[in-house]
Amino acid sequence: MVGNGELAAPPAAATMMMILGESSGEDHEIKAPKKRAETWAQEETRSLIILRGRWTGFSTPQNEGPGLRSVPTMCTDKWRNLLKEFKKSKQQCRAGGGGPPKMSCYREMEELLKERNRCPAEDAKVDSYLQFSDKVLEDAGVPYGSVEGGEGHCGRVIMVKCGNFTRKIGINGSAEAIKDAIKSAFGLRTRRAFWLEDGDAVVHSFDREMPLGTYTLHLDQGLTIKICLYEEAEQLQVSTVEKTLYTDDDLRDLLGRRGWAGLRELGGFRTIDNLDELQHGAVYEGLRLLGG
DNA sequence: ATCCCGGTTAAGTTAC
DNA sequence: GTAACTTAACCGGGAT
Repeated sequence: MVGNGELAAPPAAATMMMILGESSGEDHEIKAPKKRAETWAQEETRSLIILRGRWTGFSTPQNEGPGLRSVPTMCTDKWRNLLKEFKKSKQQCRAGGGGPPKMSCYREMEELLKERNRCPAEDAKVDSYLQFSDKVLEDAGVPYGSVEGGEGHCGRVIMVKCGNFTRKIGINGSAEAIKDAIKSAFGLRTRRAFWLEDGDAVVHSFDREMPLGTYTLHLDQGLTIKICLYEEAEQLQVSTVEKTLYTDDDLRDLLGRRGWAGLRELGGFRTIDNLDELQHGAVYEGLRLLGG
């Protein structure tokens, strides 16, 4: 479920919890050969930048034993390497590199560093293991004490509650960036929709101008239907499965996997191939593709 | 003792 | 096949 209170949605590469020296046979070498984890995908790196140091519960590496790297360690290392890369890119730019920085998440890093520079005290509270100093900012060429947008404080932050867990979410970016931050903070991996409601049950759009305060995160419960499965040759019903769908893509995935053109309500005639026409709790059967 | 940071090593990938 | 490049992982020195 969402928001287990621990590290939310570590990048896939980090999630591997890379086990060094893993082998099928007997191998009791003390020091396993260095084995790299998967390279972080750009999206994962972006998530890390967005999350920065919000995982306060993982301020110290855990679950590290011989041949084991913890997610915090991997994230910390990745963050350090990102800072190094950023500084290098910045220096190259200043040295007259000409073109745009080649670092993939250069803009995100720059914005984050600027934002943090505005709010060192706040960062110190939420950021217990992914730290960086003013020296980094200076070296990186980020003007100290610059304030954008006339907000005059540490950036706009809202509280988002989901179950027993609450996360601080910065809302200085675009609507997409705010959504990404919420997804990362609560580990939302699926495509299911979500929205924020304030104390008066008013649904708010994701907006940097949204009122500050505490919001409750609501997740789309999806549309649950029952599907009758038939034995191919005899057309005998063999089982009924329950499926929860959140988006038309989910429905298309289901149809594609089964080789169906659409769904038909039991006893009905209409072919359905989009989510809006499905009824919660209704029973459907799959319609095979012609020639399939 | 611990943390931070720059530098280095080496696994993995890409280009030729 | 291998040279060049990228980047995760590691190391060690300095600051506190």
